[in-house]
Amino acid sequence: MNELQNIIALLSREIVELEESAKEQFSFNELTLTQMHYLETINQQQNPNLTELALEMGLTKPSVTVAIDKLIEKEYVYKVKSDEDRRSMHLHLTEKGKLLNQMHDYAHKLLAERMISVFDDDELTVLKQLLKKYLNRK
Amino acid sequence: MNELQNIIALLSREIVELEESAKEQFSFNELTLTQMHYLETINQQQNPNLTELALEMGLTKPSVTVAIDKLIEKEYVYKVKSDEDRRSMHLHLTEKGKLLNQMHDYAHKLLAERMISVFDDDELTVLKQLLKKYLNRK
DNA sequence: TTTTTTAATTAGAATATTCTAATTAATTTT
DNA sequence: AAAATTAATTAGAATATTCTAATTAAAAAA
Repeated sequence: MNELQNIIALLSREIVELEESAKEQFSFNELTLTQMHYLETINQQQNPNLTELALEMGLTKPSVTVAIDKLIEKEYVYKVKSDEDRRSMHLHLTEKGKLLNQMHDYAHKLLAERMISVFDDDELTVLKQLLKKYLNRK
Repeated sequence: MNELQNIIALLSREIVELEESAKEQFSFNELTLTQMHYLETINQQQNPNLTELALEMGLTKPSVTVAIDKLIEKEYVYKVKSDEDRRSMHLHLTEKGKLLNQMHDYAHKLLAERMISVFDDDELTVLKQLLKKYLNRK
């Protein structure tokens, strides 16, 4: 197999494991995998309305309404009626819901610390340069 | 924020996106998120028995029995009675189930190709060296 | 301004996911 | 060998997840 691809596979696995252990650190155990998926999508979409969320997740609007009601009940999400269109409800994460981002940050911080402990300053500089070049491509 | 941590966050997001688009390429749409999670865990655990899978996933054995029965029905998984302990059933992915790995491979291959298109040979060599050093630490 | 469309919700049903309690069958301990 | 333990399953119930169809309310089109 392509060596680079193999390296990526190992790194990818490590990231997934760190994310999973971060999930345990934070109190997201009370949520199902599906509910986590709703939170992740709301987070990525930046306050979508219900129709946008349903479209993005490939589900019907009634399904999303019901699922969101549960997340509102659990205080991870709240709705805000749009001013431009009073029919539309925008979805926001509560402070509790925003812990999702702190959870991700924690996983990334752990990986960063591991790298810092493995590399010397020059190596870190080179690694950062290369990865930045990659991320800023196009 | 720590620059390295930020780079990791962006890279992590890219990997997640590539994995998600790979999932669409392969025919894993007929599975729920939860069912995918079962397959992923069986894959990681390398043919666990039912008790091991239940323990790893933090679920009860009856729950896992029922869930696995559905995945067997859909032909993603099969059971093999252990020779050492005839009570124990080891779980294996079928060929169809193993597409899961090809799906991951596909995502990793896409990322590798993107990197190859961004970096020249020297940069690739350095990047691979650094990441290998990281992965072989400890 | 009446009609049509659109965003969200409610109602009700089907399937999925999980649990506890009880059962079956094989292994281990006494 | 009998008793206790263990792996898996079955039965039955509770909750979660999703759908279609119908409803409400607001916006857009005629």
